[in-house]
Amino acid sequence: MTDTKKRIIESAIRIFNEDLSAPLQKVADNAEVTRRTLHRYFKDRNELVAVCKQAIESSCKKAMITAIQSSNDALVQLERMLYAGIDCGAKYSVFYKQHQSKDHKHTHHNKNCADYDYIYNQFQRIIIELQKEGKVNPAMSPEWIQVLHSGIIESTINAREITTKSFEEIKNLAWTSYIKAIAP
Amino acid sequence: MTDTKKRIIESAIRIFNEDLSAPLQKVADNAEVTRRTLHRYFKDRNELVAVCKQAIESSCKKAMITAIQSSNDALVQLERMLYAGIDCGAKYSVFYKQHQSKDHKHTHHNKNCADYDYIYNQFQRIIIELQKEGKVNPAMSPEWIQVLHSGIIESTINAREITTKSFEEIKNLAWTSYIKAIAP
DNA sequence: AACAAATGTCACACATTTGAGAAATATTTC
DNA sequence: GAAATATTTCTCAAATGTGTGACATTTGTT
Repeated sequence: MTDTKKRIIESAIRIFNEDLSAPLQKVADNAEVTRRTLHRYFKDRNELVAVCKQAIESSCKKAMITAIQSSNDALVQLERMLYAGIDCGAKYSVFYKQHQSKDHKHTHHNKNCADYDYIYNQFQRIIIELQKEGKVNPAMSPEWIQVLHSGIIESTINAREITTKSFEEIKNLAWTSYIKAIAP
Repeated sequence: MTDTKKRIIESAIRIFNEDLSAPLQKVADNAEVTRRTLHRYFKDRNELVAVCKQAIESSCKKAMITAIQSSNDALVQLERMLYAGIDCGAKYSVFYKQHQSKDHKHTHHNKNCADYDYIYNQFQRIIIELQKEGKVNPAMSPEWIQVLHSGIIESTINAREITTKSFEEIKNLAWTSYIKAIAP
């Protein structure tokens, strides 16, 4: 993939994330290309949106799966999944919403959904394991912990924009808050 | 204010919240009126957006200030501020973002900003007081706790859409998680 | 039933956005 | 530095969105 194409996709994700109907001119401006160039890479708006979704899908999935497979210790896995989500930034919330939204037809046949299910199941397994080990409050359902997880990620991304703290510091705050929130 | 006007504003907040450039037809559809009716109540798009912002401002502000003034106990104040945010739903995040965003020119002369400052200062005061009382981790800055606060609110709103739990149950989960996250 | 107010239908002018062709210009590659 | 490739500029037509006037229909009130 060319550099320009990547830049356009990154810009599109940024722009569409906060305004799905934003004019393509805005995306082009952000990517520092002309609208004409944008149209040479993408047949039309729909194609661009689809490519963005796919890009989000694959980059988040990759980061999440890497996090899960990086350790056998459930606590470490959870921590790395949090950091992976934070590193994906705005993409993570889109990714998460894509599979949660009501109009999304979820099916295991779809490769994307199958991968999402894998990640989701692993997340559940991690939580249940930590509950057994007495490290996570058994009164909290994995469902709640999952929405909390994504809420903490959003907080961290917001914090990054408004505070003067270093990224590492904020990440640590995030993990500390999270693990204490779900502790027994 | 007529019922129709209110309904249009509510719909506009919902729609614009996730897509600021959405066509007015979408807002009209959501409010179950024709675009013509929408235009009878609002001169143009700008006016509708402005009214939405104002509606968000005043309803969130009111809820927050009520929460603060409902008790003298800092812990109770914090808890009620959380619930107030949750009850405001999607409006809360818009309200919060409105005053955080970079292009927002914040000035104390603006009545809205002055009220926001009041709420923000009260929040800070509450946190510092709780830190003195040993109920909140002194290593966590009020800034971080504030982004966490809004993250928990977002989580709760998401949780409401996907779980079968009652609203009260989710709110309790939210408060439990929150207070434990920031405990010393 | 008569009436007023609110809403809907249709038509229209106008503005913005979209997508693409053709030629000029810039950039990379050999 | 010539050829190949990528990008910009300018142009334009089609599609979509916006705001409004004239009039029909519905709804609620007396």
